[in-house]
Amino acid sequence: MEKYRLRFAPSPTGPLHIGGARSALFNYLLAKKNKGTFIVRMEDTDLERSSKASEENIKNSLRWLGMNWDEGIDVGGDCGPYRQMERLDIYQAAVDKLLAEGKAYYCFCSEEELAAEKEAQQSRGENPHYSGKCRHLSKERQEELRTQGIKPVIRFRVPEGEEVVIHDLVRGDVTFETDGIGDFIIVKSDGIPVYNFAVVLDDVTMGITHVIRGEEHLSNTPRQAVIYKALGYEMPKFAHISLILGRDEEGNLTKMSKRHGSTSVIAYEQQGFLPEAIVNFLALLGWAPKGEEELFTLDELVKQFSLDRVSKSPAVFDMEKLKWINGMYIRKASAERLLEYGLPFLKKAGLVKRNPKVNEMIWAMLVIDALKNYISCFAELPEIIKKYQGDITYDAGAIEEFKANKEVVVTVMVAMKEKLEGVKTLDAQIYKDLLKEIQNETGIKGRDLYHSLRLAKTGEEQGPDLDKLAVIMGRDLMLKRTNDFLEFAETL
RNA sequence: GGCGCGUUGGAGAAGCGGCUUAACUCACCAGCCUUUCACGCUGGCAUUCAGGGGUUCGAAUCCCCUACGCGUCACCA
Repeated sequence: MEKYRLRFAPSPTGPLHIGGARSALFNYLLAKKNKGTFIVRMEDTDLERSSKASEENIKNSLRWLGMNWDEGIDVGGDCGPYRQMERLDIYQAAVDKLLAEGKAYYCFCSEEELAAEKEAQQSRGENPHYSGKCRHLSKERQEELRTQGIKPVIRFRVPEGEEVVIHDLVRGDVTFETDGIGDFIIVKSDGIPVYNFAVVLDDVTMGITHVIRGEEHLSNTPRQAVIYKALGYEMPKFAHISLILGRDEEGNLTKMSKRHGSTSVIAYEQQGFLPEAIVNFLALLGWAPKGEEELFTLDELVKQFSLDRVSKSPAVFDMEKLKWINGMYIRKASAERLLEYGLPFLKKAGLVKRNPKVNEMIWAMLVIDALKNYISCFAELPEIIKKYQGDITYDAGAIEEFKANKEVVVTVMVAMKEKLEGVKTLDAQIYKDLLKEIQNETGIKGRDLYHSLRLAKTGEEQGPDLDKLAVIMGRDLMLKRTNDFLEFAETL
């Protein structure tokens, strides 16, 4: 059986974004599913935009998501180095070969010339591509131009009149005409190879068997295919996964970008999303599970994943769904983990001190436990807590209910006032006991008791259990609200 | 403009020629559960698959055309 080798090859020009993370995930899943190798390398040939910080960010995000790689950057392996800028000699050898065989040539055209050429072609209604002007420059002429200080680029000589068929694992056979592709640049004037060329050498020398990447690369594939052919290498299997779209304010769907909200993995981390939720959500972007279950851990995804359930049509980034998934994972998480993820948000909001004492930690734990069913990410925590600690307002619906049930509500609240005045502090157990007493003394129970209390104390129809809320609000605020309500009830 | 890809409900999305009177999930609505609500559970929610033609006994599924959307045509990846 063929040994699967897949890779994720980002360029370190910014933080890992959602689309990249999804590509990484699909490669990871297919590799793991087939007991293969998952490799991470860096495509850092764009000197202008590449940065060490970006590389670190990408690696951190991948690790945070749980996608650890078997080979590549930082971890090493037999096919290193794993940064393109450290592999220049590999590319050089291939360039020399192509040059020697006449499959590539130096081009001295200036930017201005090229732009003029392109414009002329467009005005004639032609498909703009390089004319091949420098294809047959003599050695002498080349030398002459060189001495003039012109630094040439190297172009690949694209064979004419050929058909390139890409056997794409998700899209089927896709055919391109080589005549639609101009002689493209494989080495820039500074001597650094360009992506389309370097990627081929990397995939070949690293023994990559499958390439899963975004659809935006589909039209690049024929370029790479002709290079594979010219060099006499076999192509890996390609799978182009659909774009991720976002909906803008007008409701139009376009490629996911900043205007649709956060696009980087770290932004979601900072908003208090759980890594397993992100992974789960990402997997659902363009891939569909077989059964009705949609919640999967990374390991479960490895078992479930298969390319034939990857969709051709674009995936839409549905924030509501992400929130739902995250909420589900928050509800499942252990108290320790909830505290670990939630505490930083409480600290940032000043709800808990920088170096909390034990009782503050307990408070935080209880608060998070009380609210975990009502949040979709941890960033929502402080807001909700402040809402319960702040001023209360009753909406029209609540007031209607009070009027309809005035006697019951007031009876309950009068009893509550007495009970609260009788205690110094409040916790869930004390609150429950108070409630029990009120129930016994007034004979009011069930919805009449619970619902009117909730409505009077929070102004809400639904929400966390009041005994848990007691911890957030505390005895004094509970009492104040009770008094306020009683005063307010007079006006009804 | 050339080339390439796509188009299924309020939303995401299955479906690959008959088993589809179109799964599943989110949202919404109703009921059950819980001494309240949420969670969970049960049920409801597209006679229809962008539009038009064709192939076939039979099409969301195959072919053609039209429309719309998106991607790509860089000394960026």
